[in-house]
Amino acid sequence: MHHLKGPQQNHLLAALPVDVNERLYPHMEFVELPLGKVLYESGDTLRYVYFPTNSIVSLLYVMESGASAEISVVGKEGLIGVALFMGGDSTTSRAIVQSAGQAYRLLAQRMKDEFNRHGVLLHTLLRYTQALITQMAQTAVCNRHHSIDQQLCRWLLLSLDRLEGNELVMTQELIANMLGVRREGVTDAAGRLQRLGVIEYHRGHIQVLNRAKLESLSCECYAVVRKESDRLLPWAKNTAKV
Amino acid sequence: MHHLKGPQQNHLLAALPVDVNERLYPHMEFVELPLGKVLYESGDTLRYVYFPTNSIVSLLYVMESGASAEISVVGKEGLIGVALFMGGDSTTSRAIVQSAGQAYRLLAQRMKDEFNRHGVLLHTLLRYTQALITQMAQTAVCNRHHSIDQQLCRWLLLSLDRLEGNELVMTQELIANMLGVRREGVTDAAGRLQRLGVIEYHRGHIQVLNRAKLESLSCECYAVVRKESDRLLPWAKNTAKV
DNA sequence: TGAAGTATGTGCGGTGTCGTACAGAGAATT
DNA sequence: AATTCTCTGTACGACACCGCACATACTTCA
Repeated sequence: MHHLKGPQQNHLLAALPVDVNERLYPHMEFVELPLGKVLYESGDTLRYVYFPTNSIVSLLYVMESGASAEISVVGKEGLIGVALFMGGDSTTSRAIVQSAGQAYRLLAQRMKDEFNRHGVLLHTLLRYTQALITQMAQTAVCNRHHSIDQQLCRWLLLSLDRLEGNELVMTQELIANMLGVRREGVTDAAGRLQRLGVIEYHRGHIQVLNRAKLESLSCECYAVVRKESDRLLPWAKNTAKV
Repeated sequence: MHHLKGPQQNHLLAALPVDVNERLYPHMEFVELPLGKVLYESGDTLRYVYFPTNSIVSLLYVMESGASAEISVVGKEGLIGVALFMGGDSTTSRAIVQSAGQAYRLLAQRMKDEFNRHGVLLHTLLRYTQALITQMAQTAVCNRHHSIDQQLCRWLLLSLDRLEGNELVMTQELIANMLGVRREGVTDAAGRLQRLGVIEYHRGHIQVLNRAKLESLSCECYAVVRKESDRLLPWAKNTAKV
């Protein structure tokens, strides 16, 4: 009974046509998810994808300090383990049961088999998408926990990785819009970085003089995003500059 | 010359095999991206996917108040317009050029053609992934701009949408971990909601008494996520309760 | 019944960011 | 050369949230 009607309680599974259902359902396993259970840890290779029915799972990022921030919530509308079909096999977040209940799960390999017939373009784009998702998640974490000074460092580094030289053409006003803070806050932070000899700026032009120092002043968020991008997009390793 | 070597400056395109290149490159268009140019607005149907070479594009969410927060940055490692192959055709964010430069673009329909041979499972999962991405992006925005009170409302609503009744089994300590704030902050906020008659709680059990009021006290983030989920996952419309 | 553990309430000083206002200095325009 | 505009620097009170300490009340279990 579970194997026919049960999985349909998950809206995602219910939306699939019968032929897909017939391929997948025989391999689905019914599981109880107790409160607090960790489905996967940051960095773990995913062993299953989970389709919740009446349970809720949180995706959260745990910082080096131990502080954490929820990135998103998943219930019967979705699944846990997008990294699997994205092609990354793991994420930088932890999945933890927020509300006890039931779910169905599918072995990782089964899921991957469904995708492996598809083309290279698909897989390439999906891997990139996962890198993008990591960046978004880390932005959320950073907004919650880090100072403007740290966020400015992160932001400068992310931009630098995408440019040729060491100069950014960007006013403090615009940076403030990006970070979602006051322009004056950026002025303060940038002033401090300049006094430390890390950057030098003048009316919309920012030169990075000491990239190593900039990295050390940044929060962990830059390194997390960078490392994950290098992992997921090995063909695009942005060589560090200076 | 541009049509053969140029696009390869984008790492994503460079990573694709020759047969895909041969299909795509003839349709690629070289474009200049001046600083501040808006590639698409929130809600716009995407007309192109952009592959930056030496330009940088920011994805940012603009709030009703006009305040904004950058969700992520895209350069030559990626592309602008993941919503297109995700199946959503539009996003809740704006894409704006952060650093002037060049890019190659491809008509939306060309991109979709590449994917339309693939199965329903794929499309379903990708649409869900886009909904998840929206939630992450909104979490980032919310962390930047809204009070604990507002965030608690958003969080309660997101959880409620995934449960049957009106009761949440959840301590304030755990909610604090999810939101990335102090437990005392949640106690204060929850106390205020209780005094307003919106919720009632007792040692790990939270009853929502007035959902409409809860929605009005929440920031726009809940509605944005909810609306976008309904749009992307029409099969999963979580009927509002109470 | 008593003790230990868990969940919530409250107070207080510290600090990071905000909102606002205004000043100065370089660039662009006339 | 004078004016206007843009970008950056500085100051100050307000406030939200933090870290910490401790009190209270309910629950569990010996």
